[in-house]
Amino acid sequence: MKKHANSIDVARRAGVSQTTVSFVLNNRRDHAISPETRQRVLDAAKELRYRSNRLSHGIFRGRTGLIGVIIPPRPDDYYLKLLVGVSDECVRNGSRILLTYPSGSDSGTPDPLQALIEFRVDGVVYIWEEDESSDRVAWLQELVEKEVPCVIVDDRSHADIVDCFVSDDIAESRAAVTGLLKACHRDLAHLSAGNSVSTAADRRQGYIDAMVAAGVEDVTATIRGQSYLPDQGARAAQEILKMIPRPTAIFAANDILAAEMLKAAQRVGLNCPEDFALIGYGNTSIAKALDLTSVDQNPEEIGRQAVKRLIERMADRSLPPITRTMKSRLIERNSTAKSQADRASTELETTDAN
Amino acid sequence: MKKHANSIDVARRAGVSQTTVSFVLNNRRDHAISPETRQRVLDAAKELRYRSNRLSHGIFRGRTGLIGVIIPPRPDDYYLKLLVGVSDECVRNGSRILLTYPSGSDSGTPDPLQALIEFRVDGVVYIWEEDESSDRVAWLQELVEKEVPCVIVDDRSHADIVDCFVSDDIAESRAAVTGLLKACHRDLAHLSAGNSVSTAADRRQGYIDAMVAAGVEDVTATIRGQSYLPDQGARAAQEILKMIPRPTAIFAANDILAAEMLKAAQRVGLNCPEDFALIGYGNTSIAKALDLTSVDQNPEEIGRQAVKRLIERMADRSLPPITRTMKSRLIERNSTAKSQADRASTELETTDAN
DNA sequence: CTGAAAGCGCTTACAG
DNA sequence: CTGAAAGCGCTTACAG
Repeated sequence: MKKHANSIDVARRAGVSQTTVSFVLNNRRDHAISPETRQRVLDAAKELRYRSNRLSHGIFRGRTGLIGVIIPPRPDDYYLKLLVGVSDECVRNGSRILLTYPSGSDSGTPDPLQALIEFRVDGVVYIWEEDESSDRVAWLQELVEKEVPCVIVDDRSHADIVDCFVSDDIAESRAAVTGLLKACHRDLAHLSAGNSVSTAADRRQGYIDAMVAAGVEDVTATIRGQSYLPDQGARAAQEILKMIPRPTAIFAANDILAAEMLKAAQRVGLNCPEDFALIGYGNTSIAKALDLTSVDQNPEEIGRQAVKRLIERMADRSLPPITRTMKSRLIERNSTAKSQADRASTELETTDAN
Repeated sequence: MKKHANSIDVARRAGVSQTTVSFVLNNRRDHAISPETRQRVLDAAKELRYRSNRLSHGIFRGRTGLIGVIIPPRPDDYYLKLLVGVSDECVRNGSRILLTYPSGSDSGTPDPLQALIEFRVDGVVYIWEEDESSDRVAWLQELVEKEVPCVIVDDRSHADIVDCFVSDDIAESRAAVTGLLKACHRDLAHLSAGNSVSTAADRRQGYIDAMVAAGVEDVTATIRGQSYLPDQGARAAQEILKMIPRPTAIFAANDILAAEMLKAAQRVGLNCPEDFALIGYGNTSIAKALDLTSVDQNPEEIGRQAVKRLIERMADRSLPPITRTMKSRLIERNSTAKSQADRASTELETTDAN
């Protein structure tokens, strides 16, 4: 038995031509087909469990129904949610995801781009991350040259040539920190990831903006940390605990760093939210597990919107590149739950001297 | 300008036939090609930035280089790691991942299987999860019927028809619990997910085995919980805290449940590891964030091995189905760190009466 | 050592 | 209302 029936098999069985089969199965209006013929074809297809071969279809139509996704290999559930959003919107468009991880030319493995181009993907969702190698930029250029529609997620440094989707990290960080200030916190600190990635830099900037707006001097003295890596974060967290006066509220650049902050604090007998408020970023499963207030970037929606734009671009390649800054929002949990009234009264007492 | 050069373009440029181009580019030994011709073809290909069209290639060869992956849409980093392993091994084999999420026929969207078959994937990695709908089983049957090589991950209830890869949940749970018993814990409890999924049932079984082996009577009285859902887990955790005597060690069916256990305990002023030991499952980012001892299933390796087997099966479809139980291992962290000596001495005192 | 021709499974003008 | 034929970009016997 042949593995798959083809359109000729269906045609033979229905007693019609391959052409007719194609018209019926693709619902072509061009040439009307008599209802009986139509039904015969449909029956034959069902009997033979016929499934159109999308490779052949793709070759001819010049549209494969494959969307390439380049995704960082890091186990962060942000990416998993992003993928779900991307897939959702792809399926709605009759497409499917060809998933690839970046792996440099150095590693001896073929780069993801080669695969994406060889499979003639209709478009690419490029999820950016910090990376020393310059391969990424070269890949991007090849995509642009080959005129493969492309949208970048999580970076906007190439906004001049492709569509970019980023979160409103600066604004949302500023808002979160402003919230801490409004809740009468005086001594804040930021557990940062430095400039390792644009998201880290943006979150740091938001923190600085809010602090400056509140009239705080020498803001940078309240910032520690250069990387998202847990070990480095743990060290920076310890430094924060040694600040004088000790911060009563800490804004971390992501949930992993917030978790390190919490661990470091517990080790010296400090608890959250009793002794300090803490805000993380990403609203990952870690935030839920720790009952941690965190910024949710709504990655599913980012994924959906990115694909939506990609599809627009596939239809009209001449569209000018746009950058969209997606709205995040703060999810409040126990780590910032110490009642404002409590603190306000304490503050009043201690500020009586003023 | 044409979007992609094809093999005819290359042939023309190199002044040879399409056949020769094909032979050179596929490194065929059948017909030796003169070094000069060879070089001319290679040069022409490079100049035109030629990338073979894998769709055409796939049609003819009957091998597309596409591996279908069906994955649950849940944001658990276990899946992300599994995917990395799967991709790794695929790339090593010159294949790429076609990623799909299950979404029932009810939802109006085409089922993933249709896509996988239409794209003529060479094989399928089917990552199982609990699901009320019977679609999954129907899909599996269609795969088997169409003779699409398939391996299931995380379930072994179809071991008679396809290859299955599961973790050694029973054994590893038993070992973890035995470890708690050896550390002189007397009053244990299990925060379970009931029989909602086979993994949950297996972990529960491992707990029971260890307890029975230690001579504990009425083990089921020390088990609470029916689901991996956080809310239900939180309730079950509260029940565990009300047990008399209060457990000094708790084995949770996964990290999310362990986190709920921790939150519930903290709410009543109990701390880990001072007041009780806690073990989770999955070694997710949650375990790292909480400094939680947890069982690592090594999902990357599971993914790699599953694909390895799939490739064997692609080469020889008559292989009998096998089930492989992959080795996990306990990662010890702070949640079980209370020194054994401490407890041992306490235990000796309190058990003097015996 | 190299090429002309047939074919993979599909779609699409075109003709009847 | 329907079909024969050419074509998408590739590979593979086969012939020279």
